[in-house]
Amino acid sequence: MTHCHTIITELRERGYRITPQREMIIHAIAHSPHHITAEEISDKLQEHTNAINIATVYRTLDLLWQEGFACRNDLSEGKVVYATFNHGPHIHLVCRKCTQVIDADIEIIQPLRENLYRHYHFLPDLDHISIFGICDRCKEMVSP
Amino acid sequence: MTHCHTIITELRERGYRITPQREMIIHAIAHSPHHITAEEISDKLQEHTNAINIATVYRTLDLLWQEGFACRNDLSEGKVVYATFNHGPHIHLVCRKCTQVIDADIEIIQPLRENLYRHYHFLPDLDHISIFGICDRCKEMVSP
DNA sequence: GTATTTATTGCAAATATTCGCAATAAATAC
DNA sequence: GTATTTATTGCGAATATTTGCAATAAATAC
Repeated sequence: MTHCHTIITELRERGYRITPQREMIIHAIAHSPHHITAEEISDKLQEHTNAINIATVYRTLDLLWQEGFACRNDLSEGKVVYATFNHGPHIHLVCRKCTQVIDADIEIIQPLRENLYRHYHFLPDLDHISIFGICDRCKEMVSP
Repeated sequence: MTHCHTIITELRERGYRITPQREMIIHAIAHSPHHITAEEISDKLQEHTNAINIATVYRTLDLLWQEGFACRNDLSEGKVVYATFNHGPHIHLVCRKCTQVIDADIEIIQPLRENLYRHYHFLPDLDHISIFGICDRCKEMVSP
């Protein structure tokens, strides 16, 4: 069973209706090799079929995020990017000076995951989290 | 010396020009008891003086964030909120189902800070970070 | 298969945020 | 103090995202 079908089946079980629009959007995001914007999904679908309204794309991406099937990241590019958890988890370290993105190993954040659950009974979405800050190079330039 | 003046002096030292607009915006955010949106700052300033353009507010907030004087948080309220580091640091645990925000102790994230610096020479902005996830109550409702 | 219920879509309008560019004004040198 | 330089502002337009509402269609019961 493909990743798409897992998501679709699970959504149906949770009481959501599966429309052709949702199927196409899920297919597009699940098969995208990179994080992708709502606009890019809309464009991609326009090639194959009659257009899906951009509001529907936003609403479906929000649904996937709310239900835990997609991550949603602000990488300081002026728009939000989405991805399913198809690809291996990792952390995005985003430099707020040069906007460079460093991918960090997920292991580094596992203790936080456990502690947030232990102390606050909170299940954090840490698998594709973005953390802003200052990278090595920009750090040098900041100090006078 | 007030928090405002520290920021203003430091900005000037870094080569930025201090305009009345910037002073007023810095005053507004530094004296706000809560996180605040660009719109709220704009409204607040409109009461006292002739209006400051909303684009200027956004640009100044971005500057404060870039220079490390303010944090910028998406708390899933449809708009971004800003704050200076006047108030004590803490973590926002934002439930993506019910949008409730739990404030967590900053201590819980200190080891991550050290590890990111040690392994990636990255100085993360963790003092007012938002982490999305599922709260205790919503977790119960998700499982069938 | 048809009828019923109500979640989902498309559309257009509202809101949030960014950007290009000419006019203004802060900092600097004199 | 005035002149010079150029960062910053205001404006209007562009872009990104959300929302209200009537029309459509998925799921369910028959």
